[in-house]
Amino acid sequence: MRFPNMDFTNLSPKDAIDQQKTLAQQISLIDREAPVKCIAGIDVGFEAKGRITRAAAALVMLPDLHLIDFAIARRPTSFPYIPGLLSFREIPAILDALNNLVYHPDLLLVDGHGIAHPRKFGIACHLGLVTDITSIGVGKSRLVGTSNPLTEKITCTELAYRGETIGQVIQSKAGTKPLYVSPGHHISIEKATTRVFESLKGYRLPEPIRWAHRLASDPENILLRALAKEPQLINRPREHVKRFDPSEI
DNA sequence: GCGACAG
DNA sequence: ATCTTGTCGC
Repeated sequence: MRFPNMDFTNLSPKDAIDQQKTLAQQISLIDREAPVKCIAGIDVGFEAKGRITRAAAALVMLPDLHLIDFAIARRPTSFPYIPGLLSFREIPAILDALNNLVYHPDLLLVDGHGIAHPRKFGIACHLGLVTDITSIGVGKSRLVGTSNPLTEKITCTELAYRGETIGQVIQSKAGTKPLYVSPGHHISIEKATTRVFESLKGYRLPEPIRWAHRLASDPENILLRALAKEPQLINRPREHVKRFDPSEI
C-alpha cells in the first residue's frame, strides 16, 4: 500500500489546531473485527541538532513478537515541537518510513498519545486516520488527564479528563514509570490496553516500539546495518540505509 | 494572569 | 527529542 506524502511546513499552529478539531470528529473508538497478526511500532528521533527528523517503523508478528520487517526514513524537520501539535512535526517522516516497509501492518503502536490529548487528537489518532490502519497511542509521560496511583496489585487504572475516560495508565513493568495508553483509531480503550499488554516482553516498552525506538535513535546506523545482515529478516532495506543527502533539500 | 505542557 | 559519564539501585 502507498501512503500519502505530507508536508506541514506552511501550516500555522492556529490552523493546525483547527484541523485537529475537525479531524477528531472522524475518529472511531469501535473495535475492528479484522484479525491482528502484524504490529508495527512507530517512533521518531532527531539528528543534526534537530534539523533532521528520523522516523522508524518496526514490524513484529504475534504471538511471539518476533521482528519480521523494519524501515527508517529521514527528512528535514519542517515543524516545531509544540505540545499538542506533535503529529504535524513527526507524521511526514513516519509516512515515508511506512512506505519503505515490505509488509502491511494490521495495527500501529505509536510512541505518543491517542485521544489522551487536549482535543482528543494525538499523533496516534492522526496517523491512524491518514493510513486507515487501527492505531494505539502509547505515551511515556502525561499530556493531559488525571489518574489514581498504581500499586503492586493495581497495574492498570483509568485516565480521566474533563469528566470522561480517555485512556488507561498501566504498569508495564515493575519499578518503572507507567505508560499512558489511549485509542488512536478504530479501537476501544479496553482493547487498546489489552493489545499493549500482549505486546510486552519483559521491558517497559512494547516490543514493536522498543525496536522502532532503537532504530530511530541510532544515528550511526549500527543496529540498522546489523539487521540488514540477518537472514531471518526477509526484508533487506539496503536502500533505506543510505544517509540523507543534504544537497537534496 | 499563573502553571502545565506527548516527543 | 538531544547533549552526555558515571553512578545509585534492584
